[in-house]
Amino acid sequence: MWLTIDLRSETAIYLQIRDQVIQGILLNDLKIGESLPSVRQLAAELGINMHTVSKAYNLLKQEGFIQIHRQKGAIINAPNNYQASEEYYEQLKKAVKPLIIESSCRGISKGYFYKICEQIYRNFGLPEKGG
Amino acid sequence: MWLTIDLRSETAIYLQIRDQVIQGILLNDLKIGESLPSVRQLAAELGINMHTVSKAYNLLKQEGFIQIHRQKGAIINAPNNYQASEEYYEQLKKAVKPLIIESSCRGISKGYFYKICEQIYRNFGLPEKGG
DNA sequence: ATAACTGTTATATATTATGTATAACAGTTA
DNA sequence: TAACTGTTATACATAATATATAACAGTTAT
Repeated sequence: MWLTIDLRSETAIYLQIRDQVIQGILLNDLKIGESLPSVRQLAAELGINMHTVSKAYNLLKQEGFIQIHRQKGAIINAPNNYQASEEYYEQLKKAVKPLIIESSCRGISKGYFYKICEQIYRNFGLPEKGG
Repeated sequence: MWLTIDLRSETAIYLQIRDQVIQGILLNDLKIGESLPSVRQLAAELGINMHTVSKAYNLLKQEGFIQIHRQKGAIINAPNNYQASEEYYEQLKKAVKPLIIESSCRGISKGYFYKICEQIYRNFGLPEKGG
Protein backbone atom coordinates (compact mmCIF):
# COMPACT_ATOMS: atom_id res chain seq x y z
CA MET A 1 0.00 0.00 0.00
CA TRP A 2 1.44 3.36 -1.11
CA LEU A 3 -0.56 5.17 1.54
CA THR A 4 0.44 5.06 5.18
CA ILE A 5 -0.81 6.96 8.20
CA ASP A 6 0.64 7.73 11.61
CA LEU A 7 -1.98 7.57 14.33
CA ARG A 8 0.36 9.31 16.78
CA SER A 9 0.98 12.24 14.44
CA GLU A 10 -0.32 15.68 15.35
CA THR A 11 -1.62 15.92 11.80
CA ALA A 12 -5.22 14.75 11.47
CA ILE A 13 -5.62 11.41 9.67
CA TYR A 14 -7.84 12.85 6.96
CA LEU A 15 -5.19 15.50 6.24
CA GLN A 16 -2.46 12.86 6.10
CA ILE A 17 -4.51 11.05 3.46
CA ARG A 18 -5.11 14.27 1.55
CA ASP A 19 -1.42 15.20 1.59
CA GLN A 20 -0.32 11.79 0.41
CA VAL A 21 -2.81 11.72 -2.44
CA ILE A 22 -1.50 15.12 -3.58
CA GLN A 23 2.05 13.78 -3.30
CA GLY A 24 1.00 10.75 -5.31
CA ILE A 25 -0.37 13.00 -8.03
CA LEU A 26 2.81 15.06 -8.07
CA LEU A 27 5.04 11.99 -8.37
CA ASN A 28 2.75 10.50 -11.02
CA ASP A 29 2.11 7.49 -8.82
CA LEU A 30 -1.51 8.50 -9.31
CA LYS A 31 -2.21 9.25 -12.94
CA ILE A 32 -5.04 11.24 -14.49
CA GLY A 33 -8.21 9.14 -14.64
CA GLU A 34 -6.90 6.61 -12.16
CA SER A 35 -9.20 5.50 -9.36
CA LEU A 36 -8.52 5.64 -5.65
CA PRO A 37 -9.67 2.78 -3.45
CA SER A 38 -13.26 3.03 -2.26
CA VAL A 39 -13.79 4.70 1.10
CA ARG A 40 -14.70 1.40 2.70
CA GLN A 41 -11.76 -0.43 1.19
CA LEU A 42 -9.16 2.18 2.12
CA ALA A 43 -10.63 2.49 5.60
CA ALA A 44 -10.32 -1.27 6.05
CA GLU A 45 -6.74 -1.33 4.75
CA LEU A 46 -5.67 1.52 7.03
CA GLY A 47 -7.68 0.23 9.98
CA ILE A 48 -9.64 3.45 10.35
CA ASN A 49 -13.21 4.59 9.99
CA MET A 50 -14.98 5.00 6.68
CA HIS A 51 -15.97 8.59 7.43
CA THR A 52 -12.38 9.67 7.97
CA VAL A 53 -11.51 8.51 4.45
CA SER A 54 -14.70 10.07 3.10
CA LYS A 55 -13.73 13.37 4.71
CA ALA A 56 -10.34 13.28 2.98
CA TYR A 57 -11.89 12.43 -0.40
CA ASN A 58 -14.46 15.19 -0.14
CA LEU A 59 -11.74 17.69 0.72
CA LEU A 60 -9.73 16.57 -2.30
CA LYS A 61 -12.87 16.88 -4.42
CA GLN A 62 -13.56 20.38 -3.11
CA GLU A 63 -9.97 21.37 -3.91
CA GLY A 64 -10.28 20.04 -7.44
CA PHE A 65 -7.83 17.14 -7.21
CA ILE A 66 -10.36 14.38 -7.74
CA GLN A 67 -13.87 13.70 -8.92
CA ILE A 68 -16.22 11.37 -7.12
CA HIS A 69 -18.64 9.13 -8.98
CA ARG A 70 -21.15 6.75 -7.49
CA GLN A 71 -19.68 3.64 -8.97
CA LYS A 72 -16.45 4.69 -10.64
CA GLY A 73 -15.16 5.89 -7.29
CA ALA A 74 -12.67 8.70 -6.75
CA ILE A 75 -10.88 9.63 -9.97
CA ILE A 76 -7.76 11.79 -10.33
CA ASN A 77 -8.48 15.03 -12.15
CA ALA A 78 -6.43 16.73 -14.87
CA PRO A 79 -4.09 19.52 -13.62
CA ASN A 80 -6.27 22.34 -14.97
CA ASN A 81 -8.77 21.47 -12.25
CA TYR A 82 -6.38 22.37 -9.46
CA GLN A 83 -4.09 24.96 -11.00
CA ALA A 84 -2.95 27.57 -8.48
CA SER A 85 -5.44 30.42 -8.16
CA GLU A 86 -4.96 33.91 -6.75
CA GLU A 87 -6.69 32.66 -3.63
CA TYR A 88 -4.21 29.83 -3.33
CA TYR A 89 -1.25 32.16 -3.75
CA GLU A 90 -2.45 34.18 -0.80
CA GLN A 91 -3.07 31.04 1.22
CA LEU A 92 0.41 29.76 0.42
CA LYS A 93 1.98 33.07 1.36
CA LYS A 94 0.13 33.08 4.67
CA ALA A 95 1.39 29.57 5.37
CA VAL A 96 5.02 30.27 4.46
CA LYS A 97 5.31 33.64 6.18
CA PRO A 98 5.32 32.47 9.82
CA LEU A 99 7.86 29.77 8.93
CA ILE A 100 10.22 32.33 7.43
CA ILE A 101 9.73 34.69 10.34
CA GLU A 102 10.42 32.09 13.01
CA SER A 103 13.34 30.49 11.18
CA SER A 104 14.87 33.93 10.63
CA CYS A 105 14.36 34.78 14.26
CA ARG A 106 16.17 31.56 15.13
CA GLY A 107 19.14 32.59 13.04
CA ILE A 108 18.42 30.68 9.83
CA SER A 109 19.46 32.86 6.90
CA LYS A 110 17.58 33.16 3.65
CA GLY A 111 20.31 31.17 1.93
CA TYR A 112 20.03 28.35 4.40
CA PHE A 113 16.25 28.36 4.19
CA TYR A 114 16.56 27.92 0.45
CA LYS A 115 19.01 25.09 1.01
CA ILE A 116 16.37 23.31 3.04
CA CYS A 117 13.84 23.88 0.26
CA GLU A 118 16.36 22.57 -2.26
CA GLN A 119 16.65 19.36 -0.28
CA ILE A 120 12.89 18.93 -0.45
CA TYR A 121 12.72 19.71 -4.17
CA ARG A 122 15.63 17.35 -4.85
CA ASN A 123 13.73 14.51 -3.20
CA PHE A 124 10.98 14.85 -5.77
CA GLY A 125 12.69 16.00 -8.94
CA LEU A 126 10.32 18.91 -9.41
CA PRO A 127 10.32 21.41 -12.31
CA GLU A 128 12.80 24.33 -12.14
CA LYS A 129 11.60 26.79 -14.72
CA GLY A 130 8.40 28.64 -15.54
CA GLY A 131 5.73 29.76 -13.11
CA MET B 1 -0.97 48.44 20.31
CA TRP B 2 1.56 46.55 18.12
CA LEU B 3 -0.25 43.29 18.73
CA THR B 4 -3.54 42.51 17.03
CA ILE B 5 -5.60 39.34 16.84
CA ASP B 6 -8.27 38.07 14.48
CA LEU B 7 -11.00 36.19 16.31
CA ARG B 8 -12.33 34.78 13.02
CA SER B 9 -8.96 33.39 12.00
CA GLU B 10 -8.47 29.64 11.86
CA THR B 11 -5.22 30.15 13.77
CA ALA B 12 -5.69 29.83 17.51
CA ILE B 13 -5.47 33.12 19.40
CA TYR B 14 -2.58 31.98 21.58
CA LEU B 15 -0.64 31.05 18.42
CA GLN B 16 -1.38 34.42 16.85
CA ILE B 17 0.09 36.05 19.93
CA ARG B 18 3.11 33.76 19.84
CA ASP B 19 3.74 34.43 16.15
CA GLN B 20 3.50 38.18 16.56
CA VAL B 21 5.87 38.24 19.50
CA ILE B 22 8.40 36.28 17.42
CA GLN B 23 7.86 38.74 14.58
CA GLY B 24 8.37 41.59 17.01
CA ILE B 25 11.67 40.09 18.13
CA LEU B 26 12.79 39.63 14.52
CA LEU B 27 11.97 43.23 13.60
CA ASN B 28 13.60 44.49 16.80
CA ASP B 29 10.31 46.00 17.88
CA LEU B 30 10.88 43.88 20.96
CA LYS B 31 14.46 44.24 22.18
CA ILE B 32 16.47 41.96 24.45
CA GLY B 33 15.51 42.54 28.07
CA GLU B 34 12.33 44.34 27.16
CA SER B 35 9.14 43.38 29.00
CA LEU B 36 5.87 42.25 27.49
CA PRO B 37 2.60 43.46 29.01
CA SER B 38 1.35 41.39 31.93
CA VAL B 39 -1.04 38.59 31.08
CA ARG B 40 -3.94 40.46 32.63
CA GLN B 41 -3.09 43.72 30.91
CA LEU B 42 -2.67 42.21 27.44
CA ALA B 43 -5.81 40.14 27.88
CA ALA B 44 -7.75 43.27 28.76
CA GLU B 45 -6.34 45.23 25.82
CA LEU B 46 -7.16 42.44 23.36
CA GLY B 47 -10.51 41.70 24.97
CA ILE B 48 -9.66 38.06 25.57
CA ASN B 49 -9.15 35.77 28.52
CA MET B 50 -6.11 35.90 30.77
CA HIS B 51 -5.37 32.19 30.30
CA THR B 52 -5.13 32.52 26.55
CA VAL B 53 -2.36 35.08 26.95
CA SER B 54 -0.74 32.97 29.65
CA LYS B 55 -0.76 29.99 27.29
CA ALA B 56 1.01 32.02 24.62
CA TYR B 57 3.61 33.31 27.09
CA ASN B 58 4.33 29.85 28.45
CA LEU B 59 4.79 28.50 24.94
CA LEU B 60 7.21 31.33 24.16
CA LYS B 61 9.02 30.55 27.41
CA GLN B 62 9.23 26.86 26.56
CA GLU B 63 10.64 27.72 23.15
CA GLY B 64 13.29 29.97 24.67
CA PHE B 65 12.06 33.32 23.35
CA ILE B 66 11.21 34.82 26.73
CA GLN B 67 11.75 34.41 30.43
CA ILE B 68 8.97 34.85 32.93
CA HIS B 69 9.55 36.42 36.32
CA ARG B 70 7.02 36.93 39.06
CA GLN B 71 7.20 40.68 39.08
CA LYS B 72 9.43 41.65 36.17
CA GLY B 73 6.98 39.98 33.84
CA ALA B 74 7.81 38.38 30.48
CA ILE B 75 11.27 39.44 29.29
CA ILE B 76 12.71 38.97 25.79
CA ASN B 77 15.65 36.57 25.77
CA ALA B 78 18.97 36.88 23.95
CA PRO B 79 19.15 35.01 20.60
CA ASN B 80 21.37 32.22 21.94
CA ASN B 81 18.34 31.01 23.89
CA TYR B 82 16.35 30.24 20.76
CA GLN B 83 18.98 29.46 18.14
CA ALA B 84 17.83 26.83 15.65
CA SER B 85 18.50 23.30 16.87
CA GLU B 86 18.65 20.04 14.93
CA GLU B 87 15.18 19.33 16.21
CA TYR B 88 13.95 22.62 14.85
CA TYR B 89 15.49 21.98 11.44
CA GLU B 90 13.52 18.76 11.18
CA GLN B 91 10.37 20.48 12.37
CA LEU B 92 10.84 23.23 9.80
CA LYS B 93 11.42 20.74 7.04
CA LYS B 94 8.28 18.84 7.96
CA ALA B 95 6.31 22.07 7.86
CA VAL B 96 7.69 23.27 4.52
CA LYS B 97 7.49 19.93 2.71
CA PRO B 98 3.70 19.69 2.27
CA LEU B 99 3.60 23.31 1.10
CA ILE B 100 6.18 22.61 -1.59
CA ILE B 101 4.43 19.41 -2.62
CA GLU B 102 1.00 20.99 -2.96
CA SER B 103 2.25 24.15 -4.65
CA SER B 104 4.25 22.04 -7.11
CA CYS B 105 1.23 19.88 -7.77
CA ARG B 106 -0.72 23.06 -8.48
CA GLY B 107 1.83 24.10 -11.07
CA ILE B 108 3.94 26.51 -9.04
CA SER B 109 7.57 26.07 -10.09
CA LYS B 110 10.53 26.15 -7.75
CA GLY B 111 11.49 29.53 -9.17
CA TYR B 112 8.09 30.97 -8.50
CA PHE B 113 7.99 29.51 -5.02
CA TYR B 114 11.26 31.29 -4.30
CA LYS B 115 9.77 34.50 -5.70
CA ILE B 116 7.02 34.24 -3.14
CA CYS B 117 9.60 33.68 -0.41
CA GLU B 118 11.56 36.68 -1.69
CA GLN B 119 8.47 38.84 -1.31
CA ILE B 120 8.19 37.75 2.30
CA TYR B 121 11.88 38.30 3.04
CA ARG B 122 11.76 41.71 1.35
CA ASN B 123 8.96 42.79 3.66
CA PHE B 124 11.21 42.25 6.64
CA GLY B 125 14.71 43.05 5.42
CA LEU B 126 16.15 39.80 6.68
CA PRO B 127 19.78 38.66 6.45
CA GLU B 128 20.98 37.15 3.17
CA LYS B 129 24.25 35.45 3.99
CA GLY B 130 25.50 32.84 6.45
CA GLY B 131 23.53 29.94 7.83
C1' DA C 1 1.28 46.86 57.33
C1' DT C 2 -1.80 47.61 53.64
C1' DA C 3 -3.00 47.75 48.87
C1' DA C 4 -2.09 46.72 44.28
C1' DC C 5 0.05 44.40 41.35
C1' DT C 6 2.43 39.82 39.48
C1' DG C 7 2.38 34.72 37.59
C1' DT C 8 0.36 30.44 38.90
C1' DT C 9 -2.99 27.02 39.93
C1' DA C 10 -7.53 25.08 40.21
C1' DT C 11 -12.25 24.19 38.78
C1' DA C 12 -16.01 24.50 35.71
C1' DT C 13 -18.15 25.25 31.34
C1' DA C 14 -18.81 25.81 26.21
C1' DT C 15 -17.54 25.16 21.50
C1' DT C 16 -15.25 23.05 17.82
C1' DA C 17 -12.50 19.50 15.48
C1' DT C 18 -11.55 14.92 15.03
C1' DG C 19 -12.58 10.14 14.92
C1' DT C 20 -15.36 6.15 15.67
C1' DA C 21 -19.64 3.19 15.48
C1' DT C 22 -23.92 1.78 13.26
C1' DA C 23 -27.41 2.00 10.20
C1' DA C 24 -29.95 3.01 6.32
C1' DC C 25 -30.64 4.90 1.54
C1' DA C 26 -30.17 5.10 -3.53
C1' DG C 27 -27.74 3.94 -7.42
C1' DT C 28 -24.79 0.71 -10.33
C1' DT C 29 -22.98 -3.61 -11.74
C1' DA C 30 -22.39 -8.50 -12.15
C1' DT D 1 -31.06 -10.84 -6.69
C1' DA D 2 -26.66 -9.88 -4.52
C1' DA D 3 -22.79 -7.09 -3.88
C1' DC D 4 -20.80 -3.20 -4.29
C1' DT D 5 -20.72 2.21 -4.47
C1' DG D 6 -20.99 7.15 -2.26
C1' DT D 7 -24.06 9.55 0.77
C1' DT D 8 -26.61 10.74 4.75
C1' DA D 9 -28.02 10.45 9.48
C1' DT D 10 -27.49 9.73 14.36
C1' DA D 11 -24.86 8.99 18.39
C1' DC D 12 -20.84 8.99 21.08
C1' DA D 13 -15.92 9.93 22.78
C1' DT D 14 -11.87 12.58 23.06
C1' DA D 15 -8.91 16.53 22.60
C1' DA D 16 -7.96 21.40 21.71
C1' DT D 17 -9.33 25.92 22.35
C1' DA D 18 -11.31 29.62 24.96
C1' DT D 19 -13.81 31.59 28.61
C1' DA D 20 -15.26 32.52 33.56
C1' DT D 21 -14.21 32.77 38.43
C1' DA D 22 -11.58 32.23 42.27
C1' DA D 23 -7.84 31.73 45.17
C1' DC D 24 -2.80 31.52 46.27
C1' DA D 25 1.89 33.27 46.95
C1' DG D 26 5.01 36.32 45.97
C1' DT D 27 6.79 41.52 45.01
C1' DT D 28 6.45 46.47 45.06
C1' DA D 29 4.96 50.98 46.31
C1' DT D 30 2.49 53.78 49.33
